[in-house]
Amino acid sequence: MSKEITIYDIAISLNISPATVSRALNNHDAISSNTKALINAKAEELGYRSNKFASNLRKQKTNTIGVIVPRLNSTLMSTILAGMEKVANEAGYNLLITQSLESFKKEISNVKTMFNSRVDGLMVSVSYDTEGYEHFKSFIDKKIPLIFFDRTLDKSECLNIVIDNIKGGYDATKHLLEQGCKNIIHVTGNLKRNVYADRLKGYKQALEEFEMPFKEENVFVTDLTTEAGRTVVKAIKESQEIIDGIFVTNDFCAVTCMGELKKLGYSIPNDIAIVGFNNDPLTEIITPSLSTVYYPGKEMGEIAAKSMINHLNGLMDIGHTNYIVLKSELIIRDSSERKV
Amino acid sequence: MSKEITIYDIAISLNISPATVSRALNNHDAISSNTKALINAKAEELGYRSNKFASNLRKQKTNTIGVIVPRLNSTLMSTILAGMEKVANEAGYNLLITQSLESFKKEISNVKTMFNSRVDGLMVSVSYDTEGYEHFKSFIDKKIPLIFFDRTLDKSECLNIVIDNIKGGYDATKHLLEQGCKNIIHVTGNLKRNVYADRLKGYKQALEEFEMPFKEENVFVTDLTTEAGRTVVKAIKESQEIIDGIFVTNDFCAVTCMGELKKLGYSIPNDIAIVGFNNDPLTEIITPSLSTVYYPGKEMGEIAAKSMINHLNGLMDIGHTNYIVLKSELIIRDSSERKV
DNA sequence: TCAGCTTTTGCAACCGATTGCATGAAATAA
DNA sequence: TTATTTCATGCAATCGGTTGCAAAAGCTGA
Repeated sequence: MSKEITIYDIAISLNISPATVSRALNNHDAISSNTKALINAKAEELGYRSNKFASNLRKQKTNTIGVIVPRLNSTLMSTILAGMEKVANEAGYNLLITQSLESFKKEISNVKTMFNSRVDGLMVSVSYDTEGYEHFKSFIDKKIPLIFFDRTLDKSECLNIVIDNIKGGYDATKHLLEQGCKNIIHVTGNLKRNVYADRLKGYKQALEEFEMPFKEENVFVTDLTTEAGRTVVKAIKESQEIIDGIFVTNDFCAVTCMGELKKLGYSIPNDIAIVGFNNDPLTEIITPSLSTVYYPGKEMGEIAAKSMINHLNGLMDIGHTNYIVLKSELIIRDSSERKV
Repeated sequence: MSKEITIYDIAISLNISPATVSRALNNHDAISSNTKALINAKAEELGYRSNKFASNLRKQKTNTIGVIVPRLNSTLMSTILAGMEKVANEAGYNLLITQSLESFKKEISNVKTMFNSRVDGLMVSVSYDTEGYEHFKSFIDKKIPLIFFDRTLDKSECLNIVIDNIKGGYDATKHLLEQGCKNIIHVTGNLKRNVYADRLKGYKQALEEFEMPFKEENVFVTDLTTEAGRTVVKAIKESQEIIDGIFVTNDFCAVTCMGELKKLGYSIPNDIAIVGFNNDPLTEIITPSLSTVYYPGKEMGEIAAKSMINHLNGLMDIGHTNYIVLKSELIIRDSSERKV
């Protein structure tokens, strides 16, 4: 390992003090432009790179933002992350990313890691079975900014960045009702999570508005995997009732259902109309194309990161904002639109 | 912000030296277990957290591994990242992730950032139009371990973790030929990249083995987007020749092609058989299900991270290994299998 | 009791950049 | 020419752990 160049090396070779070098490299006002030019040239010549640890240690700031997501490999999450990374990178911040793999326990450990890594701020989408936000106490106590996105926590006093999930559920269900569906099932995830609970609320609202009965047995709480889709379709087949509409809270699972139904000879959308959620790119390329609720993942990531960075730079105080709600809307495609 | 507890606070409150505290917290041999217990209890009591910067500064090590990927939001990449994160996290390492967004320029800037962040090692899958590896010189000069995965660079003397792309292309094409295809087109990406160039080689090999002519105009170099799929299908429709097989080097694009072809009334696999690449989960849920080449993304991520960490811990020297080739194999599904 | 050895602990320098305060130099005003 | 500002730079302490070396403490056997 060749020797690292420090500001001291530059200082010695120019016969000036390290303090001046430090100031020059940080473009400090008090240094004359001549000296700055001289120092910058020397730094370049010697191949100097600043030591972030020394700097962080002294400044008590890391220029790093932590992110905890349930999983990295979901279309929605990776899209959100892509948005965050873009903004953070442009602002000179780094992202430290971990995944909870939907485990509360792992999430707790991730939060600890983030705390010990002294991230300047933390952005979280909570795991499937997270309970309370006791484990974020260390961040709150130290007033380290904390933002929740997508999956948030009920009584959290932090900034939450979400879409209007109630409206999403309402729009999807209303649309199915307008297409003439009389018996709509809803396939969803763990109702502890706001996203799923709210979409269910919207589903109920729409039913109520159309004076349709809400039936407990029409709600399928699943893990939204391929397997879940199969199970649901089996239940549909074996049901006494005729089911003519499905609102699935996740596109991937919706597509699975659709595939299984087609195999069984159901015609879509005429026998059963389907609406998914998220606007995963795959919804457009399958046949029939899947109606879904657009989810602004990239924007969500960008706004979360932007808010965090503005807060860190003192341009904005996220302490005063509780919710930022992004626009999302129903996209009607072939899987649900019944031609007259 | 409440005051941070340091080892000095612990030292003072126990009336011992900071050196002993430091050693105890690091479970150093030279400290008696009594003292260790005492110190650990006190640390817990005071709510001590170690300051990584001070530690990094002194140890000249960051416990952080950098990762540069073309994009975060692709199924394959996010799967690889998920594998990396899992291994790194378990070994106490953090991941600093950035994306080049397929731009060589951004990749160069990302490499610089990683260098300045003093990551202990760097893992890279290069962008679409990366040329040479001049920009990694800083890492090589400083002997900071560098691993390439998936998309690698030709003359790189670093460890490369790949699948056998030639075999993948060969298997896919051979399978189509065995199904009776007489005129197979190949839809691929930028041939500068090993993954695409090698799959093309495999495609050619298979044709040769079956004594079929290789036609330049049957190779479509695209950006593998939805749009590309549409363009290809348009070309098929307008072609003088009858095309009866397609090997697409990416599942997503393959599915697009399939959808477009179905719209035009082609029967799949009988009129045109299709094989994709990567084994994206969506290949299983569409109809017909898409034949594809399995790509061990999670394993690739895990092995890359494992190799890096073993190297960093001195358990292994990646300097001696040039390639690690992971198993991948053709998965035959409905989009290509013609029943007899 | 004491030499000789092992185990435990402490001293103090160090990692590299930052910054409040002081100082010297140059510019301006008197 | 001298007093007063302004501008540019340097001094030295600081951030919080880590670690080579030395010293102290504890233990063994004679």
